[in-house]
Amino acid sequence: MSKNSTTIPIRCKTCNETYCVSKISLFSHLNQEDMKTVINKIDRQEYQKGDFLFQSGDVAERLWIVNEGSIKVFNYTPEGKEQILYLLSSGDFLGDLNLFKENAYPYYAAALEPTRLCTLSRNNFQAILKEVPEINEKVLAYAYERITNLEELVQTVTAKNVGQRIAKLLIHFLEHFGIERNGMLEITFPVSREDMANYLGLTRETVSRQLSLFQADDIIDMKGNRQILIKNRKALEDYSR
Amino acid sequence: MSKNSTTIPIRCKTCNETYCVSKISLFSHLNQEDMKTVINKIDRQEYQKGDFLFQSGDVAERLWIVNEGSIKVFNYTPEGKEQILYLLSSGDFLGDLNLFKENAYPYYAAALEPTRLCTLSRNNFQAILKEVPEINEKVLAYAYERITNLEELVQTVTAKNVGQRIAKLLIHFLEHFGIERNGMLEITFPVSREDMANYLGLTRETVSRQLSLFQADDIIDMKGNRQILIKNRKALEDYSR
DNA sequence: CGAACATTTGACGGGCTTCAAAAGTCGTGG
DNA sequence: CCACGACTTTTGAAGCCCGTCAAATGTTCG
Repeated sequence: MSKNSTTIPIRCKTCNETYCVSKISLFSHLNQEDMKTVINKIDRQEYQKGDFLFQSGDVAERLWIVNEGSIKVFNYTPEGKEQILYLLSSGDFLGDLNLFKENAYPYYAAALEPTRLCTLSRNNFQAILKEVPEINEKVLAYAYERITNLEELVQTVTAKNVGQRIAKLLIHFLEHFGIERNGMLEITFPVSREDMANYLGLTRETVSRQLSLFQADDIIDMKGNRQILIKNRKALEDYSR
Repeated sequence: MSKNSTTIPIRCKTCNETYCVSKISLFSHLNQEDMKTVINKIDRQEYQKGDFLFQSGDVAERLWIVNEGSIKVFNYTPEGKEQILYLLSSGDFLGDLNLFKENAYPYYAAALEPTRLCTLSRNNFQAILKEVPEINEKVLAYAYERITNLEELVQTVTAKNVGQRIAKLLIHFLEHFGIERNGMLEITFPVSREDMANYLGLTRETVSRQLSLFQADDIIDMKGNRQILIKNRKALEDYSR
């Protein structure tokens, strides 16, 4: 849930193609020596779309680092609908705070697409914490960021109109998962209409209708089911206020 | 936002009647010596109902400890309605995480009733942190608790029915501010219908109507405007699911 | 006790959900 | 690479729940 700014080119033995550890801010300031220590303790896991990383009630035993792909963290409402709390993509991590206590996850986590994760066991994470106590500060900074995100989410889901809520969500996606391509902003996040609805406490149909309105107003352009181009960011921002 | 479990009888010079420092978990494990150090650095402030502690955009400069009374932390929606994020009462504190960064508050805080606060300046808080580094762990534990609360809030405000949302809120109040009196559970929190509505993203009228329904069903009993007896907790819990 | 304020209750309208069906998209296997 | 089936999205129509406006009632506190 937190991104790194400086990327250090160290190769990880278990996930050869990419450098999971250097991707996340938690470990970004480590020196070569410490980085290697961490890398040697990492396990690799791979999930297909829909696979669960863990379920609500499972004992928290690992730090999860998203290397490639994306993850949703959610709970079920009494009606059986998902309420998504976090959406994670490459470089985000999960489960760190749960390792400071002996406790169970209060939610589910599942892959949104084929996803590669690097994980650290509780013991290994704590061993690293002991060796490199500065990581504690990073954990706190990350907790602060997560609180800020949740505070924003509360204000998004209580927004009055659907237009407002969805505009806020699109801007959030833009800030976290947006890239520029051909002079256009594109959301590079494989999120379905239903995922959006489950994040905002709405239904697919309502999200679909509102996106159609945005498209009719030339504010966005939908390419297939999982790609959205932002054609008029300012109009979106006006909507969100 | 976090309560203390062990109360140490040390008298604070600035807020004579009560022992603000020993009330909060942040400082609860301090020895007599350290406790005195903290107490000597505390300032006292008093607010009337409606007074602002700070506004959104103000630079965060203090740790706020609620000694007596209660506080709401909120933002304004585009329509000018309050969206409440936190409700604090005696022993809760506020502003600690903001002192780890140089930043501005992203929300407003105001007193819900006549309220006494003990405060620590940024410098004094950091001086204490340096002297008693174990407090860092407490800050992290508190951050974790705050995250959990916000995650719950998201799931409460996205609940489908008003009945569900209000039942969840009442149970939350019961857990945080409830006492038993004459064999009945009583919410000892001076929260108005409008405050409840602003916490749940609803209107006063809707809250009022739902509470009347609960009263008709003998689930609660309203005594005046600011007191609620819970007559049938189980029924409330059934509603909330 | 009285004035200011908060809550309750009613009536109505609008926006979101629900249910249903059609259209579109995606991925797999041939 | 195409075809097919499964799945997702779109669109429509109807209904209900909550918000809004308004007025009456209740509560609080100087």
